[in-house]
Amino acid sequence: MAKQQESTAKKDFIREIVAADILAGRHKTTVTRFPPEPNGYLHIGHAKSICLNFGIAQENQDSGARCHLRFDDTNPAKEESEYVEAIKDDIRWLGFDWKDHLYFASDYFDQLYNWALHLIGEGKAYVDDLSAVEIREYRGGLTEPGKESPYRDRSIEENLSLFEGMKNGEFDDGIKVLRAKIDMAHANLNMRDPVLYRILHKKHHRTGDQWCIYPTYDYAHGQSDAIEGVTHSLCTLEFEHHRPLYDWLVGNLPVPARPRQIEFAKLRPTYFLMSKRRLLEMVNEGHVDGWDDPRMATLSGLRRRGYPPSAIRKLCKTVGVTKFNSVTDVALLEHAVREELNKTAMRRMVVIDPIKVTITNWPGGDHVEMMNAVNNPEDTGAGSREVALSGEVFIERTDFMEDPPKKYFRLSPGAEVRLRYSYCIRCNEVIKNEDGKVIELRCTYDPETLGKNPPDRKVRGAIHWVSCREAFEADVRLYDRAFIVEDPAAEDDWREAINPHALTELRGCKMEPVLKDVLAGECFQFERTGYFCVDSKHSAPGKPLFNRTVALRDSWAKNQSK
RNA sequence: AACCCCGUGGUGUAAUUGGUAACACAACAGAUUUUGGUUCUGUUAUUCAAGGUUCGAGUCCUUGCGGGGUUGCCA
Repeated sequence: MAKQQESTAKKDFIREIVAADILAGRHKTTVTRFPPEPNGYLHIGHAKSICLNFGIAQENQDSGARCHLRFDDTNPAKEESEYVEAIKDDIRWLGFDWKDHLYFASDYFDQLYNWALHLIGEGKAYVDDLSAVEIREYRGGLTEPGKESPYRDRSIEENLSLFEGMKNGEFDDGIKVLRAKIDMAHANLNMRDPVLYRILHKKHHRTGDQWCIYPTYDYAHGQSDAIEGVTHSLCTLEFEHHRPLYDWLVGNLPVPARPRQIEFAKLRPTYFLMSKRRLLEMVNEGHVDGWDDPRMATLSGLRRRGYPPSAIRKLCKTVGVTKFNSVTDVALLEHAVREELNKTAMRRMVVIDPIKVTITNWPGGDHVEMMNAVNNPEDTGAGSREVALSGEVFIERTDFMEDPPKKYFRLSPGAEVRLRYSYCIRCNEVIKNEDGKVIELRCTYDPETLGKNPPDRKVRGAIHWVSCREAFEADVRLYDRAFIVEDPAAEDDWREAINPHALTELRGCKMEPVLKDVLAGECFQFERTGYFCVDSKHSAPGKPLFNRTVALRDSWAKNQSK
């Protein structure tokens, strides 16, 4: 059933192309790839590409489809192996598996080099002595054609020997490059004799000092796809102008297959900074607590924040795949997160900012009653638990108002409210300190209201509470969106758009004692407050730190702020 | 005033490929509720513009307008 729905589901334009190719028998099987550069952490934008590439492979596994994980490690100046493992972890966490199809572009350096020789032999590539600035000048502009390099017509033999010299380390960085010989007047700047190889005397994270020339992205990518038998090479819109070059290269080289590049629009959620460079700045300048800070758009940050991978997959499904340069409202993400967590998170009572309530007619100071609390109303299999109630409890400061507005259902002098899963209480007396701050409420409870409503009156509010004596204290971090503007990248300085309230640290919040023994990463709903997850970085056994993933919808607060 | 891509409610996506413009989110209103949560019901609101082809156009054609991308030895 589910499978049928999957297959009859609306296909995006890429899946339509894949389906048509399968129908036409154009390839033996479908092969996609996810090609991260190991120079940083994956972020939510990458999730879209991961879901697309691995998703297509999954959906077509009956016909042998697969998705490769290939690290695009052609620039040793920026890449490090520490990122490789982090990227793998993130992909697995998102729920995808490359099986034994793990590759590196650097695996193909020999083949790529030989193909460069082939291009030179065909008179389709040459060694250029122009400097980087000269190459730029010669390239021309958007409206002017370029000029041919004076080195463009070197003989094949000279090119061959020069290129070998480059490989053998006879030249310093930047002295020479290998260029394709295409057309300096082409309307597409990428076709004006693009650079294929540059000299870089840098240690590579996998090949060490074996090479001092490295292929550019343009030269490496399509050929790597061809080597692996990739049929559909899916990338983002900014590579559109590179497609003619991609096609030129696989068309002019004796590659074993003809992959096809198709571009789609990136995922751009509001209130997030997405570029690797900016993310790096946030970390290096100390605006956040590392790459996995819960305010970051990185997958590791979202994970630490408590966003379930299924919610991220759901978001990717919702936004679809098109060529339209869209902006995705974070509300879509937050909705997906709440939807998932509502179904799965255990409910617990936690008082973030307490006021003490003394129940004056409670029978005896030591008297304790165990209240039965449902673990998750959305999941009957989740069972229930016992929560201790005594004569002294904490309630939320925001659940009491001395002078309440109309339709305030919580506690106020003379008013009655239900302690969730327990009795109704009425507030008789408000005790303040000399500053006028409320420090205690003296209430009476109605013993006839356990599990039933009083027959003669309506008690509309139900508030959460924690028994003072049984309370377990732990710290909580309230996270909010990291920026105050929808598109921080559009600001002159994104730093000025940082949300100063994106993190509120609270100490010693009052919790149900069962919250003492929890596992890193576990998610809960603190009733009436929000979804929280156990921080994986700063928690210790018996001493958890809770991160707020997302607040519960709050139509009362929304109404009040109007 | 170059070239390429893209324009469907506030946001994102769909429309059996030329046949009544729909779904999700958001917003708003109401119902239910021992979470002001969840759930349920309803409301507002859409084909960038102008021409053309056609019995019929979101879909095809032309022009215009708007948005994005492109001048790395980054990917």
